[in-house]
Amino acid sequence: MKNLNRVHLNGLRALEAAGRLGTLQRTADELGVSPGAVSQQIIKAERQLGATIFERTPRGLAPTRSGSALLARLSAGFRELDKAVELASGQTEATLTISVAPVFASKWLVPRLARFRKLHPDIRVRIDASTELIDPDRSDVDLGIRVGTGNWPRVKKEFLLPQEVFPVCAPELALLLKEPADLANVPIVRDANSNLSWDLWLKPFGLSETMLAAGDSFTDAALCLDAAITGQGVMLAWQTLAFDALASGLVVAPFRERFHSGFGYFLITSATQSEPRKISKFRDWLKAEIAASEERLAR
Amino acid sequence: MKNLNRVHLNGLRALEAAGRLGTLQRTADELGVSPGAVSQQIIKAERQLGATIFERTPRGLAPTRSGSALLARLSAGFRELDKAVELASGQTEATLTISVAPVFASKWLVPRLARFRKLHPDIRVRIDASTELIDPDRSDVDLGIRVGTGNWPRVKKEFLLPQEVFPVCAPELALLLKEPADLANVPIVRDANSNLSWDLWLKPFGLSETMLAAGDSFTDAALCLDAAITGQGVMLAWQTLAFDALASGLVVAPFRERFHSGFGYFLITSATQSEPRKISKFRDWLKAEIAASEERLAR
DNA sequence: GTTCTTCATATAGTTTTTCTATATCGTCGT
DNA sequence: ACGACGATATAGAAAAACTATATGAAGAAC
Repeated sequence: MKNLNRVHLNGLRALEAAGRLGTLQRTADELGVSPGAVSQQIIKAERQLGATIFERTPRGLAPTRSGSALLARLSAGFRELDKAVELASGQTEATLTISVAPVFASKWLVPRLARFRKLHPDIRVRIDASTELIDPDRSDVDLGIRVGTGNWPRVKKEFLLPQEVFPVCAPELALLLKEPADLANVPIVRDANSNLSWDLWLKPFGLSETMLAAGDSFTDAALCLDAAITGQGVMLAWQTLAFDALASGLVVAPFRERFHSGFGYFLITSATQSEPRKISKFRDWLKAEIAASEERLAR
Repeated sequence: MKNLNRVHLNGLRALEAAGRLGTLQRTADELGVSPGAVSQQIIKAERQLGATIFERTPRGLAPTRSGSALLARLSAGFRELDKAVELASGQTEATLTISVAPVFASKWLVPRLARFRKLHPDIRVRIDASTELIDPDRSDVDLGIRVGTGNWPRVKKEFLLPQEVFPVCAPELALLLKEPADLANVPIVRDANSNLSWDLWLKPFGLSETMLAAGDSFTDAALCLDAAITGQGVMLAWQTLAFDALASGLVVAPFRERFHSGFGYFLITSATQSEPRKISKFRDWLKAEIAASEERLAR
């Protein structure tokens, strides 16, 4: 691209526009400057190119024979750039990029997105499923939903709901569970990567994780849930993970008690950038969905 | 193209180069500025776009997901511009555009151009055949060859040869012409648009145009010559027009006397622009060809 | 033919942008 | 821990671009 170093880009743009529009006045209008400025740009660009691109007629600028070839190519190039800018800025306005953990995305968010889409057809949602904590100031992500203690620097945090844990299992298995101590007699499926402990839920009943039987172990909470659904054991679940499975009866919660895991769901946005409409709309919708979920779960 | 008004072009170029090269240092090298300048350009462009194009990693700049789409388009656009500039300046270096009168072009210049081409294969010649006087500063014409008194403002003029007139006709007709007065007894073909008068040639012999017979008239000197070749009459010709026809024996000059028409051939170039190599090469060749023609004609 | 309008351009001064140079901070590899 | 590399902030300097005005040239209108 070294050829471009010899000619100033604004000059090329002036050439292109003047070739298309024919007079300095119209060119100046399109570029948003005075005609004199355009004249200077064109003259300078012609000098840098070492070629005369326009003949000056009493009615404006007429491309020379060899100038026409240049102008055609310049037009093609600038059209491409224009389209690039249009798409890029149009996209940032209309596309909401959300960073969420894969499990939350697949088990809770994605199944509900269709409703958001219906509510705001002009906003395109792009889900960036990853476990890394992202900085909305240093990526193209508009907002994140993360589980944790809320101890993240340099971002704006908004508490959504406390994570509460409770056992779930297939309905057949639930028949064996009259009281918490019965958990010792059924298989347990575990998420090997989870930082949640059964003690969180057992302690209030005076029980401990050591009494539980061994069982299958998975590297992902979603896989655990699938195992629980097929009756392979009881899992320690939480609201957003289990809600849809509970609602459709694939699993049941044999005990009503839910206990705080110590973590919470937070909405993460930029601490510095002003908030566009698409973000506030999503926040509103998200809170309403959470409230609706919680309400149904509490019944 | 109004989208381009919202983003400064140098910023887009910085984005494109950084996306391709990965670090500020390399980008700065390509653009010929300091890394700090590039950093500012990129940040500014991102703000104008309202989008984050790069994630800053410890190893440089990595395009975001949505940034990649933009960068791909920007690259395409700038490649096009780069090619445009390359071709335009390459062309001006390698293409010599010459403005000449159609008659001179067809009867003298074009038949000799093959030799110039052989001498300088790297220089492409483009002939712009027109009768209008061209200003090399206001068109893409590099040089002109014009007949006149040399009284043209704002251009550099270089005398090539005096225009000298003399009668030519088909060999059969020449048998009837022993002395100038015999011209009264043969048909005369005239160029209706010419500003040359038979008196120019007749006066020195004490003769006058009134004694000449009427004959066919044409709107173009080349057509007159064709008529003379086919024996339709005698025409008042000049060196560059008749040379090739004389050399091949299609016409003859029944009298050796040649008289100055008062006009001359001039090489016209820009008075202000510095002269590129292609022009000086053409001048050298042109003078040599003229000398060779004159020498053969004098024999 | 004269006047008017429509163009482009020259010039000078101002405003704006861009650039450099330096310092700082973060991350990685040794 | 230390050095290397990379991005950014900042302030001052340099360069570029812009405005406003005047000028000249060429058609168009009366």
